[in-house]
Amino acid sequence: MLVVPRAAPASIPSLDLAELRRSCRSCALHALCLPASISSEDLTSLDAIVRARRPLNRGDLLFASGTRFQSLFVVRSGSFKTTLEMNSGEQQVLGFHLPGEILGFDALSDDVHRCSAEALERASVCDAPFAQIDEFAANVPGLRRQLLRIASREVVKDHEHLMMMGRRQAQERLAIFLRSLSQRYRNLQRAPELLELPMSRHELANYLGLVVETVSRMFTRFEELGVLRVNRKQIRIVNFARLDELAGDASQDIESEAC
Amino acid sequence: MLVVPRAAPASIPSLDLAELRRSCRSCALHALCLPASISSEDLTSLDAIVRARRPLNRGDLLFASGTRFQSLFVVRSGSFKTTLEMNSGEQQVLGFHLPGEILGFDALSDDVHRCSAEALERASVCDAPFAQIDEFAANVPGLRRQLLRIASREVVKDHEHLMMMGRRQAQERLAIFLRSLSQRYRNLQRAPELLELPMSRHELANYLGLVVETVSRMFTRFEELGVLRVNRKQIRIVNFARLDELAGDASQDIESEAC
DNA sequence: CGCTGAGTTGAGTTTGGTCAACAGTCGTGG
DNA sequence: CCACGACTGTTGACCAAACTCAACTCAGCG
Repeated sequence: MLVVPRAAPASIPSLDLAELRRSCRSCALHALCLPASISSEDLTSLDAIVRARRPLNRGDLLFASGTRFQSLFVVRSGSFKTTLEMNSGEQQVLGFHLPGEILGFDALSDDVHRCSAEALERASVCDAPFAQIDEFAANVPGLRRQLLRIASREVVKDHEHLMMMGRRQAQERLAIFLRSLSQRYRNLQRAPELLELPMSRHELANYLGLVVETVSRMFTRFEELGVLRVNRKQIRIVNFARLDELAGDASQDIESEAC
Repeated sequence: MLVVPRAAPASIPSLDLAELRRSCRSCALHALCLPASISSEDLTSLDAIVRARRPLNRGDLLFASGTRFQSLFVVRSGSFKTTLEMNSGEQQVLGFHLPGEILGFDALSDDVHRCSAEALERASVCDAPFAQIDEFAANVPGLRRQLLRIASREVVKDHEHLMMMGRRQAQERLAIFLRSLSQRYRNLQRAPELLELPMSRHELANYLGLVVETVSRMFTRFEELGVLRVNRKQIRIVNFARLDELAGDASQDIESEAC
């Protein structure tokens, strides 16, 4: 299985056009993305459809809630948050998205984006125009199945988020989140004990269904308990076993891949 | 648009085989289900694939978490809950499902059911073997698109659940739930002010991320406020405007279709 | 008719929210 | 380069919403 060969730096200093234009075939995220179950010839055709995009800066919107859906996006580098905005103006953070993850599936229901996606740091994506993907899917059973597989994974991921939000204590929530993020780092071949949180405390608190002060206190407590070393957004997990205990048995049999 | 012609009774007194065998074409839920965007000829072929199932009794499992995925199920009558079980034994209620809704999409990610579905009352479903659906989808663009549409709707529905779980007060949560359920009744051509809750207080509390006592107190409070008339599982909404206020502005532009 | 389980109500406790002060970091511009 | 201001994050004191525990009511059922 092909994955990113080394830890991606937190910020991409120079992402040149040649880098942007490399094909799906050579993309290091290859195995994590859409083409996962597609034959070699088909992959070449898919290459023609999927285009790299100019990088986004921190705070840039990849798409906004309410806008017309046209493409699915694959995160290539950096990270994103997806949020739901309510009439009152408050927003709910739905997830944080790392390289290899696909954004936009919620819009397939009626061709309108139902949430917004915002870059948390300098980031780049691949753009997969859905009309062409769909057309292509007619002839490629593997792609058809893969699209549903990814949509379904989205559902599974949300179910895990719901489980975390349902009657869990603050410290369990944070522990579950950190454990899950660590696992995703592992999947990306990044050091699982060294987390570089791309989101603010406020965004994290919102995702966890807590206020920022509570999250802050939990980080302090975890440090006192000898579970973490915390330096602003750099988190080092020093005791995985203890972190698992703090997360409770609030897990399913299989580790989550996304958050 | 064809939908159920009259309010379905809470319990089905006699569901004979003839009833069970009626085709998708004549199914009153027609417009709500899989075939929604499929041509007349194709619908006939789909009929050959989808089969009605023997009815389930309260407490019966339609499918269990961890078992092999084979079919999608369409609720014909009655209702279901889906739940996630964690290692500790506690469970999280993910949703309640009324006629016309499709169950099993979370299993498309790896062909294993990731949650369990249990009948809340006497209920019946249609069974759509996925292998055949998928094969069929190769030739019918409408079905292919529709499958993704439904999977996506599942995601949107979960996002609404997450929004409700994130930092909302107990009374807001219950109000949001009741309003959404009322809307779903309306979609089914049932009286939107007269709710027959098929779930126990315990199950409802779990879904809302609360304890049963809190839910009970909220029902009492809503009754005192003149918003509801509560008689065990019969709920009558007597003041929709006030219910909307209690739900806060915690809603999106479009009403939820599922829960 | 009593048993069981579901639901309600009350009293007391606790977790996490609110409000406020403070510290540290970053970016801007003199 | 440093000074300033804005912003993010941390900490403390206090408060309240929801949880826990317990008693009690009611409906359904053998």
